[in-house]
Amino acid sequence: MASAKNSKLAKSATTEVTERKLATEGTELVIIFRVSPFFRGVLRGSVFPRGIVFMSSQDEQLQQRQSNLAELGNLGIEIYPRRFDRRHTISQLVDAYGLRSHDELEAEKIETVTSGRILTIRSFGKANFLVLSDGRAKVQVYLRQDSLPPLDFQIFKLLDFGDWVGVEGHLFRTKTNEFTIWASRLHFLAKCLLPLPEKWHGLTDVEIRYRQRYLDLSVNPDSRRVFETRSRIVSAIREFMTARGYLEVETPMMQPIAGGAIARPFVTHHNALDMDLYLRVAPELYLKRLTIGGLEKVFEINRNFRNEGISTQHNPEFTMMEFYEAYADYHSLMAMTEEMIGAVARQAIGTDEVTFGDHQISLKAPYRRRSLRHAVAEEASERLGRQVDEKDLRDYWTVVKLARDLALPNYIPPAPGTGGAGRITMDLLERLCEGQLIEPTFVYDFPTEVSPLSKQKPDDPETVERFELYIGGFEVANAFSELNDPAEQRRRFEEQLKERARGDLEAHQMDEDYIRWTRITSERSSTACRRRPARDSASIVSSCC
RNA sequence: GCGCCUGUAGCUCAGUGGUAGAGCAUCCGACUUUUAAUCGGAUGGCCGUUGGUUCAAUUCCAACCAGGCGCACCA
Repeated sequence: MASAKNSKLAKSATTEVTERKLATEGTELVIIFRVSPFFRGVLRGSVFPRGIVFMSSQDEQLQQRQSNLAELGNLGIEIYPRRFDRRHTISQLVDAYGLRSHDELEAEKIETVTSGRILTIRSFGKANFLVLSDGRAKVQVYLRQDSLPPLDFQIFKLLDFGDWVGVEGHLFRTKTNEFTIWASRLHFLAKCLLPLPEKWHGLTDVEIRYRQRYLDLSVNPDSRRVFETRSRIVSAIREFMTARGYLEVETPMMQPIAGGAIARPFVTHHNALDMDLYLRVAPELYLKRLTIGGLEKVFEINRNFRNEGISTQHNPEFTMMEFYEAYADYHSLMAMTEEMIGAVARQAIGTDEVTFGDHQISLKAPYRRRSLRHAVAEEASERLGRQVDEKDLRDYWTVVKLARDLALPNYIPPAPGTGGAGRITMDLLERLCEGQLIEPTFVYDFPTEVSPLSKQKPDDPETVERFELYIGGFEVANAFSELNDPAEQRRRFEEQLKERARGDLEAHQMDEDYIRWTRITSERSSTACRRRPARDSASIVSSCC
């Protein structure tokens, strides 16, 4: 509350201050200043002590709602009630009785006690309608002055859009056939002090929807469905893995070396140890250590952090599932992955036929399989109208020429010495093919150059046993047979170090500990597969969280 | 990092070289079955910030700030 002293200061500071008095409850007086530009600048510069009340229109709405709350208190009711026992949720009411006819409801006179947030108030003096929502379903409430205790009707008159209330009454249908609760009691549960987004346009600003989830959840039922679907997907993946003997583990998120993926990390600092640590870009190397130690099948569902671009497709902190299995190779992984995705879809949304954008996609196994070089050569041949051979993709200068012929917008191939044929082939996959891989497709056999932790094919050292799964034009999984030759692993890390030295901040760092463990286990074999439930699976069925 | 776009009432948006308008929201009044209820009245704006041109700028120009989109990076 503004003190008299502050008022004086304000007046002497500007000639344009106008005052308006707004009586609130009791004896308090709020002074609202409508201020000149100069005065506002003074406010910002904190010349005045705190306590000056500057009111915008939104503040006035807050004031109004606070005043209504105070009035409710004056009625002698508890304005922050502790408990409300419902007989039904609104969803339960709608599910159980929402299709009953007018006559059925009249005959049954079903009594209910329920609660929800007020979405609309339509007032006709002595007859009034509320629409309440529990976030999933809505129901209309009919409040007649002569059907309610006088106190409850007074409560009604102090309600605002967004408040939470409890209602007792029986179910019926109005003249216009709307499923409605005829209220015999109205209970105040909680005040909404700030106005919710307006009802007609609703909350459509994507920016606000993501930054203020509570608002989105309050007014957009689809927002809740995304959360529910995501939760079911994660549960289904967990059940699928556990049922097959995989052990769920959690490995370090703060790592001295951010390894396991080609990505730029976030840096943080541990005070007691006085050392910088990286937020992990992948759990890979730690999961692999567990496999090496003898846990033959492990998985982890958790966050990873990548210090890169942000968009609807890229979240700096995203969830992914990663699993490792001894004695298996990447062919076993393809079979398991296609089985898992179909099973998870059936369990989470009840079908493995999904609509994604303009496409109908079947998630039922088996999925299409294409080697990477085959996929690129095929697409390039089609675009250029001439035969491109897979072996053209193994020579730097040939593939550079190919990339130039394709005239890809904004694409500059890496200069000699900063990336070879393998790197460019990967780029071509992403730019030529990725968006067209709508039907679930395994793209397999990757260039060794871009896969520092994968095992080479027995007859082809330029190629590793690795695949990526694409669905709906997005990469949803990446997997490979693990490299377990310590000498070769050291050579690969050294290659990565050279790339770092050339300025590639994403190239892998040397991880001596990892090599040491590889030595211990050089007679074993393991396999990694990754997929990302948070973004990709959710995006198959709806959108991301 | 580069390019494009936007900034006017709480929200969604009109508009003009002579300091502003609508609908919704809010407040007051009427109304005992409404569906964005309706009707009558009222409140609410440094027209993003700073500077320039001008007798006069919310409007024209410039810079800046904030936000968005696209590209690049990336999953």
